[in-house]
Amino acid sequence: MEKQTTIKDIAIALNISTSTVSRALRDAPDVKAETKAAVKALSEKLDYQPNRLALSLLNRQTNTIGVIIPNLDYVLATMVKGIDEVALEAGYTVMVCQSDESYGREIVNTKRLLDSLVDGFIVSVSSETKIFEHIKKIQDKKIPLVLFDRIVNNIAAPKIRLDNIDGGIQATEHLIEQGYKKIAILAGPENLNISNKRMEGYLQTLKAHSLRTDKGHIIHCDFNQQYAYEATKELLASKNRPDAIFTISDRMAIGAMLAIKEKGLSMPHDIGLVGFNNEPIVSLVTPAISSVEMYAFEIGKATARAYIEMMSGAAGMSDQEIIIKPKLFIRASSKRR
Amino acid sequence: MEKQTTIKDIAIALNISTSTVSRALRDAPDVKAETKAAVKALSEKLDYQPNRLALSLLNRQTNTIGVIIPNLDYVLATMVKGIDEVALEAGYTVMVCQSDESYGREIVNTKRLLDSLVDGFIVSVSSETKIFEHIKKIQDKKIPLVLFDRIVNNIAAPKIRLDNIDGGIQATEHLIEQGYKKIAILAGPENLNISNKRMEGYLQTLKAHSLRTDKGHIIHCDFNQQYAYEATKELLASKNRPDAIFTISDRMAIGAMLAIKEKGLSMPHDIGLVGFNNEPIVSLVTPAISSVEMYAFEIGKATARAYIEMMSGAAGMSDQEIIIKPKLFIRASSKRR
DNA sequence: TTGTAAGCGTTATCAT
DNA sequence: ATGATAACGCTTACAA
Repeated sequence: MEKQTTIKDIAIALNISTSTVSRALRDAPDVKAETKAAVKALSEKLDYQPNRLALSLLNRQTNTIGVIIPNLDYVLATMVKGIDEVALEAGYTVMVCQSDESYGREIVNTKRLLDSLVDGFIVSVSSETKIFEHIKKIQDKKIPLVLFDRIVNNIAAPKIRLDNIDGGIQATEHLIEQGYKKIAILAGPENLNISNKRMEGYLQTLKAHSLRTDKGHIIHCDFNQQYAYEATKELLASKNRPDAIFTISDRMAIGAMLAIKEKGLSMPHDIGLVGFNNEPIVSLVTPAISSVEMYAFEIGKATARAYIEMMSGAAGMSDQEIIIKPKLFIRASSKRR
Repeated sequence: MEKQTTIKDIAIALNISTSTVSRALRDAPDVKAETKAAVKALSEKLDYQPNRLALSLLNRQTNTIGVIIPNLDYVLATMVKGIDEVALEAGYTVMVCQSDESYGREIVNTKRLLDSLVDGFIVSVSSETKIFEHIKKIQDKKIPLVLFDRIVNNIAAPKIRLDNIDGGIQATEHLIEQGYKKIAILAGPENLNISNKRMEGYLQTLKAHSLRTDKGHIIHCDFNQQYAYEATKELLASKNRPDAIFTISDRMAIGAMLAIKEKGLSMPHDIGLVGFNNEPIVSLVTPAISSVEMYAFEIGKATARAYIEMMSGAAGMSDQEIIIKPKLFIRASSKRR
């Protein structure tokens, strides 16, 4: 890696001072046109690019956003795309660190970015994360923080998330409406907020319709197709076999679907199935799976917007919560009326 | 954002010089144990973290890798995971910029990272990219560059990629072996190297078996399910209808599958189908789709390793090419013997 | 064992 | 219209 062209190089070559070069480069009004032209010509020729490190050190800001996410699956990737789009537009650079659902890596990532690399953070915590000291540390240092999707409740920060309860309600209401009576849920890890909220919607709705809740019909398993497949197999083999399953992700719905097919049951006749996320894949399998759209791209964009507002010092941002409404897309896997 | 603790703060508080603090922090041998202890205690208390910006400016290196990728779909996300894993392990920070298959954004991203933010680049070009000046510029500046997956031929740099020709051969050989005679291909954009190589393998194999190549059976379309769906519809409606389709991505295979089902044809009986990437989804649809595994995670790891070697000045890295062998996974969509 | 000073690349302030 | 200087946070000769 060779030395890049600096202002000093230009200054020496032109036999003027670095300050003049700096001014000329930024089109200051008090530089002789002649000088300006010479500087610009040379900087062009030498392909001068300002050193952002030096700028950042001087201004104490990097114009870089640190984005910490637990993985790069469809939903998060879509959200990152949304963040990216808005942030780039606003002149920010985005630094994405993916922690692979590992609490340890999340901490490492946070620490690294905290070393003055970014001005602020946009975070979605990993499913493994139960202790939030590293997140609190960000705030202790008075560094701007926005939480999205997998938010942390007892931290005061702008939060952008889906109305997960409503998603659970929509899915469950629909299944009930279709005549299903014994609705099971494949939920995610127990400490995962988004999962619990979707389950809350499910429980509320059962209650509202005076349907009995069977403890055995509530399964916690990892956000993972394989686990969902096995959990479903057990469900289908149980005494009180459910006649519908609501899974809190599409990946899990696919796993459930495999188990259902294997058992020789038909959807939506024998058993109804509703997933969550509305990933493209759900309309590609047979039968197509009903799923709750969570508008990931929109959530991403709203998150970046909240971040930008916060940075511009907008009042009342500190614990604003933006809640996006989900929408159930009904498909063959659960439509029997 | 408040001022972070600096070495100076510690120096003043302890009434010693900044150099002593710096030395103590780095456990230099010539610092009095007493002083060392005091410095460490205080730095702990004030939660001192070295400012990486200042370090980078000083050392002229950021220990950050700029990763430029065209999108965040399954394959690239998996590769990034591989890069991440190895790079983090080796103490590098990874900065991922996704250009959304846009040539313009790829240039913007490159420019930004070039402003002294990263020590080197790991790049996979967008499908839209036909001009490579921005990539050449990286090298003009003598900044280390590694290309992966979607490589650029006439640029001398370490390249890590799949043996795409072989992938095309494996897929086509298999289809022929299964008795298919009129094999069509859904290829990607015309200027996309990976697509052309897979097609080359396809053409070679047809030739080797003295099968006629029907111009109408070679379709270029965007890397996109919808286009693939439409292209397949046309193929199936054509006079010389193919009895097998090889698509150069699984997304496209899914699109093709939809069109095939819609037409009422059965796989593998009426028509054979082979995809590429071996994404999880292919074993979830019915029939499961045969697909060429490209070992994306391995490619990612190999890429990061090549980068690290290059940085450590290993000789002969400058235009080494690492080629990963693909492997066809045969499933129901193409197995009729 | 510790301090001083210069330097990384840039800009803002204050001269000239 | 231009130059000199200090500063951002840190390390490293060199000096003491």
